[in-house]
Amino acid sequence: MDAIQEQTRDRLLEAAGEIFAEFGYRATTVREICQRGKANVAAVNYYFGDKMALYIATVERAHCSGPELLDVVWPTGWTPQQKLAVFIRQWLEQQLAEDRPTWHMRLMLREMSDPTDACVKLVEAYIRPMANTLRGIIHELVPGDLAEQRGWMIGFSIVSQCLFYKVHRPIAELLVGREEYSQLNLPLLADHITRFSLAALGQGEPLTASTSGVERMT
Amino acid sequence: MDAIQEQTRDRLLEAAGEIFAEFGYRATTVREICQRGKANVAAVNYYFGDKMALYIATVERAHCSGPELLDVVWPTGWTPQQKLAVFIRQWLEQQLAEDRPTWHMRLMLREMSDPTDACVKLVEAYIRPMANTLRGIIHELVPGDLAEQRGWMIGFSIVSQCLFYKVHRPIAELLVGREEYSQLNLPLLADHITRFSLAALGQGEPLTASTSGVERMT
DNA sequence: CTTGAATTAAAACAATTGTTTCATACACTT
DNA sequence: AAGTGTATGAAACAATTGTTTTAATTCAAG
Repeated sequence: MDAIQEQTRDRLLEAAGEIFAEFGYRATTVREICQRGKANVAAVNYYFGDKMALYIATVERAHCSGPELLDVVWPTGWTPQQKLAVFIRQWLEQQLAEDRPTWHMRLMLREMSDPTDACVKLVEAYIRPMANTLRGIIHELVPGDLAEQRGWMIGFSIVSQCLFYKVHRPIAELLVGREEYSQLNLPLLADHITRFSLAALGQGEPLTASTSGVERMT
Repeated sequence: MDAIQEQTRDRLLEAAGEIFAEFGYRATTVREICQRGKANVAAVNYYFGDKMALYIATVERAHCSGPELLDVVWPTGWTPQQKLAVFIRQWLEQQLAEDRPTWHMRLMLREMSDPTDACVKLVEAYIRPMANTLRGIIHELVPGDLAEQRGWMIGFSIVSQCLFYKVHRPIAELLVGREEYSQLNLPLLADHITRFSLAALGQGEPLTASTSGVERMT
């Protein structure tokens, strides 16, 4: 039956995703994947051909179960400020989710800083839609000519802040100290990044206005 | 003489730095290092013991020839706005320098997102001083209580923007398009990040004030 | 029950890895 | 010039890598 063949194929795919996301392509062995996937060493080549094909399949699977930021249709009446707040918060939630299949985002981030052959596909299917969503928000936030001139840089300024807490988490934790870093929870980070970015664009009070905006957001 | 033994040792160290920085620890082979360093395969173990010791030595060498942002003594009379502008620009310059031994920064960044045993040393000797410099600037820019509460996050918001253009350059280039991305040169980026961050902190005009600040800076 | 294709398992494959061994070449001291 | 200790070179080491081969097993259809 298909139920059984698909079973080990899926187990392999899931195991590969976790390990690839954690150690990267070259640092993971097919033996380790097969061990976690409870399959024989030959299973990888049987189902996928070779290791790289398995990796590509893993990346594709990762952005198939993609996030909700891809093609957002915003409720009518929302201000761009609200949209940006939701965008940032959802990005962070997906990035910092501890419990769920967290390896999707990890694998994507790894591909983003150390691209392989799967990179181009990933950009078109996953990243560009998200970029378009963000660019739409930015177009609402700032005058048209500025958005044309600096739209990309403004977008990068926003997402880079989000990416930081996942990509450079080890260093940030070492720098701040473990217990103090643990206080930088998701709502606090989302609030900070949102207000920092809005203030930079002249929308919203600058950070010096010491409203402890966390409670305001949640 | 020492001149000769030190010679191949240094050649090895330099070659290792370049390759480690480009491909990471596990993905680089000692044979490749020795080939570029024009030494025998046994040279690595002869001079350093094993591969990991060579890697550690490489990281230490990287942050020995560290940047000028470590312990800055600012000229008297400088405003914190000026200091931040210089800080950001120097960071970007060191990051995006094409010609010079660019692998120092690359190796550091790699260690920052994929830490190995050398990570702790790197943070204390290299990153923490830079963080302190930035935190000093932030303390001048914003009120004391806010700097205490959100000092780390503000700092992360600033450096994350700088890091982005190095760490995620491949994706950014794919997203923007090669020719358009090439227009994002160093002065433009430095200007944008500086004004974005200053505006976020209520110091300086927000980005919507469409002064094409590039010429103003250079 | 038999047949036959699909899946799994075990073993071996060649290639590459980090590391070690040992012989040679070299430089410097006596 | 002989001897000594260091640096280099070529070869081989054992271990691990991705991949292939071949046999055993499974399981539904005839």
